[in-house]
Amino acid sequence: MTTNNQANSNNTTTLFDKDSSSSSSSFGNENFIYNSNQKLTIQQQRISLPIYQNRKHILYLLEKYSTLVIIGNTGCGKSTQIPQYLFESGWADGFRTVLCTQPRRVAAISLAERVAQELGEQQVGKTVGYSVRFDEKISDIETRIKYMTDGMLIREMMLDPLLLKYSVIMIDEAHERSLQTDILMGLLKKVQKKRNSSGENNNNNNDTLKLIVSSATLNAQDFFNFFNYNQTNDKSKDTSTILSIEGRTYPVDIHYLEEPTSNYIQQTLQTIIDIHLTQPPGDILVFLTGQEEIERMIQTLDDKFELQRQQQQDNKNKQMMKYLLLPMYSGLSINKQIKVFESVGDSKKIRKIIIATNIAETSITIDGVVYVVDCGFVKIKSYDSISGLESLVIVPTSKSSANQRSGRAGRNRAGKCYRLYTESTYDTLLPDQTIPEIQRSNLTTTILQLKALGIDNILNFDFISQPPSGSLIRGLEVLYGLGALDDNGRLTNPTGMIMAEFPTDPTFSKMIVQSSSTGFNCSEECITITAMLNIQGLFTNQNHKSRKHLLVKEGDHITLLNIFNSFISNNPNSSHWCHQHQINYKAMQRVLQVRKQLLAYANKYSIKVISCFDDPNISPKNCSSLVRKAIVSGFFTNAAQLQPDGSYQTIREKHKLWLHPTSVLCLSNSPQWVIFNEVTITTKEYMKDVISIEPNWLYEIAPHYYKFKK
DNA sequence: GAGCACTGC
Repeated sequence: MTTNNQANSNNTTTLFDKDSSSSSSSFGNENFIYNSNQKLTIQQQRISLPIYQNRKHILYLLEKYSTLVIIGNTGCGKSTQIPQYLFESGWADGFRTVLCTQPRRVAAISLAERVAQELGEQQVGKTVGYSVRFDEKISDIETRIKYMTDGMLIREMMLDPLLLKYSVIMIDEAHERSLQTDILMGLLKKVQKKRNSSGENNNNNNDTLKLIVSSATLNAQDFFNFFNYNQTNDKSKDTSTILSIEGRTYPVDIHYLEEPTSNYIQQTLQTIIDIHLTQPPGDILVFLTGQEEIERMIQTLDDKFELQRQQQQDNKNKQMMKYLLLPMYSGLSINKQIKVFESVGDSKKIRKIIIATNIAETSITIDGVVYVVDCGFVKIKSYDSISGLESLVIVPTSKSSANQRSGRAGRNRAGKCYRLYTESTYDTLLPDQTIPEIQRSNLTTTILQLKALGIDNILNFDFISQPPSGSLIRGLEVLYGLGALDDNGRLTNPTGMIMAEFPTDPTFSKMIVQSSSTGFNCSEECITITAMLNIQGLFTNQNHKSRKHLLVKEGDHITLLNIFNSFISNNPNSSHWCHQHQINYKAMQRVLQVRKQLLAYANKYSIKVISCFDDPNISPKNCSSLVRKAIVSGFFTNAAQLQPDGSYQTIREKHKLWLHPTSVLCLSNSPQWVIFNEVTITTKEYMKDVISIEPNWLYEIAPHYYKFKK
């Protein structure tokens, strides 16, 4: 292995680190957070942060420039301190508010809690507040510093397009380039141009909007360019600038392979064993791409180490250090996730080996890690606008991602990172950045939101990274098919406008809107089905044996409806029934929450909530047909016909698909015609959540989409 | 008979 030394991005203080505090909040356990400064007062801690040296400079640059791009490492304190500096220096005077956006809910909540504490307030929701889905702690009069998810701010713009109550908006974690953050940057650029030009005209500085964009080193220039409106070569007319904040860092030694490997799993296995047998104490964090890889790796390691231990049993001088193998991925139950944060006693005697997905790259931070093993690959979403299908693919990581991973070594002391590829691969083959999400996503929802915000010409919108035109065109076509856009591409009233505000994909919102009308009469059922399909991890066992009496032959949607109704009639406050039927009780609680929100939206837009099952004049069989017809009205693009070989073919694109083995439709004869909720591509292309339909429903309900076939 | 990176409203 070759070695070079690279300064890493960490510092001694984790108390102010957003990532650490977010994990404390999400797991409700403060004890596992390491705080080397806990003897200092809050003021002393604030002053000891690296960013404090830049306080005056930040405030000066924000007076001079409209947009400030800040490069700051994890833990430098930017997310907690900058909003406070702005507050202290008058940016929140005169009923104005300083806003900081986050890509994730837990981060927004825990940052607000931390800053409220730093301001000496007993609770969040006074001077400092937050707003995320399902939860808001804001005082309309008192709140001056606000944390919010990107998605919530986009939503707020539908009510207040110029966001006049905000004087400064800090877009945090912009380097992650999430779909919502990218859209937000495009929208805020528009708002800033509008507010700042009218500010000049009226000579009223209170109307101007200042932006702070938090970035990693590698893409700061992109953000600078995007927000620099200076058309001349005169640098003094720039409207944006970049400031880099030095963090206190520990060095991380980067080790590369000398020869490329053809099997990164095997290489990962060997590297972990080598570290454990030859390196001094310190936890190991390993990055792999998915659940299955992780579970298999843990099994194999356990077997190998056990073998090693038996061989060494007789030799008292050569005994292997103890170890604890821990998986970490989002599908894991919270109880199992917590284990990676728990103390194992003396870290010199027992080594934690954590095998994780990308969740450990951004969403959670584990202290005590000294060694990082980076397999060099990542599983990401990919979108094919021709078939309209999203899938997950394994691709090489980017430089930016590799640096983030290595930065996870030695948060508390110097560390080592083992990259399982060669240095020349890093230099010449890895892209600087992961492709922004907006360029590999289905954009139907995004387009609908932009239309609702008055962006008529989507193709000309100022995206920081232009999405593929195929994705935009496909999205527009689907929205037209759903009746959300008219012949001129304008939002329809009221259908399109309601759909844009519903917190679901347009396919679901269309189904709900349609289901309340005469001839369907099943909006209650459709809202329940939407809530059930929007929650992950519903079943603790994919095998339906324990739920046999709840299955419905028309398909998965109706089965889900049946499960929900049985859950309600068997005391929704007791987990016993769920346990008995191998249903995740916590997931059902989330279903109730989503369902409640959907019912509130239905109420807001005067969508009648009616149930066909409550109507004595409609038989249960006809009821099932009504619900399935309502589903067709939202999901008609996802229609497929049975083929002689047992596969299915989508009707327009002729795409070959298979019934997923977990579908209840696999338990009986395959129906001729089906509608599916989604496709997952693994060993084959599978349809998940599928119902049987009558083909004439397609012509009846979506004639504009299927007219050519008749 | 297969097996779900991570978020968000």
